[in-house]
Amino acid sequence: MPMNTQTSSLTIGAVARRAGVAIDTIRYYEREGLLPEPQRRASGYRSYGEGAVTQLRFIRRAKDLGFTLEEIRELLALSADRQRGVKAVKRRAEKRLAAIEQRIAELQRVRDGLAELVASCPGHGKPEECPILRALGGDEVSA
Amino acid sequence: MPMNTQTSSLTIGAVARRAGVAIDTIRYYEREGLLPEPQRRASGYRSYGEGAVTQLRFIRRAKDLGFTLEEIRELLALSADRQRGVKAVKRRAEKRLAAIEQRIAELQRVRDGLAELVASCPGHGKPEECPILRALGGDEVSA
DNA sequence: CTAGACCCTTGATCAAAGTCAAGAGTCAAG
DNA sequence: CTTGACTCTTGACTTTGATCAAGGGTCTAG
Repeated sequence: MPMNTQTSSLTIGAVARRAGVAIDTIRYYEREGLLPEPQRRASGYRSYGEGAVTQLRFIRRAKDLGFTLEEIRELLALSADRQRGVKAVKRRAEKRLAAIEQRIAELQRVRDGLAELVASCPGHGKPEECPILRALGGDEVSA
Repeated sequence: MPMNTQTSSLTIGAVARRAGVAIDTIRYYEREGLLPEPQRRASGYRSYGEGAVTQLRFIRRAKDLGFTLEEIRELLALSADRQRGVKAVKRRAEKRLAAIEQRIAELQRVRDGLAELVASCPGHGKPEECPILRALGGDEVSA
């Protein structure tokens, strides 16, 4: 039972709505190489499959997490490695994974620091004794 | 034993070197309200204490973690709440903490997804069977 | 007291990541 | 077969987060 590789066929507007991004953004990503050039109809209209929606959602999520488009390009480049074999893909994915894990670790350190401050602050008393304020160096920043 | 509130007295250049940022960046942050206006010498030169270095390092770290300057301003605004009492500071810190935790959770989801892909990829075989490539929708992105 | 290293302000410029506008063609519902 | 919604390209504009340049004071080691 062969699957249909030829999924629906969406206009750029439909893709934009589904993925929750602006039409202009899609064309921008295409120019920047984050999205592959889609097929065109005879009229010149871009014609997308469902995969484009998926990929756009992925980009959006990654962006919200603070990845730059350049970093996202790296993530997506995984599939560009296909020519060089599955092994290359896996190696690259592992590298990206390590980078993400490091980022999580750093964020956790920030969180732990803040959490400790919150925990140790009584929530009342003189500002001079509030550990949160002390930690931010709010007092003697300039001198 | 009273501590000296009046710490050293650094020029903008010294602060920049210590914090690992450019001089222009410091002035920029000052304009944008991320750093308090420092004292001035008679000559007009800015004069900073050690706290400024700390705060700049904090900003730099936060920025590396993907926080925007606006978000960092929020973090720093904690100390602006001092007038409104320690309780307000704590409340705000708790809010920030929650936001950071959510971000970590999202990053973890990304990581888990990627980790699972890496784990399930045999590292050889046909590209069509590589789960990493499949997940990126590399095939039928456009159609 | 002067050269070289610093600092000042103002205003221009830059790169990233879009966003908008103009002018023209396309599509689909009535 | 027309009208309104959609799409095309090209190119200008915007915001954020800086960075640079010009023209001019300041500081300090020799």
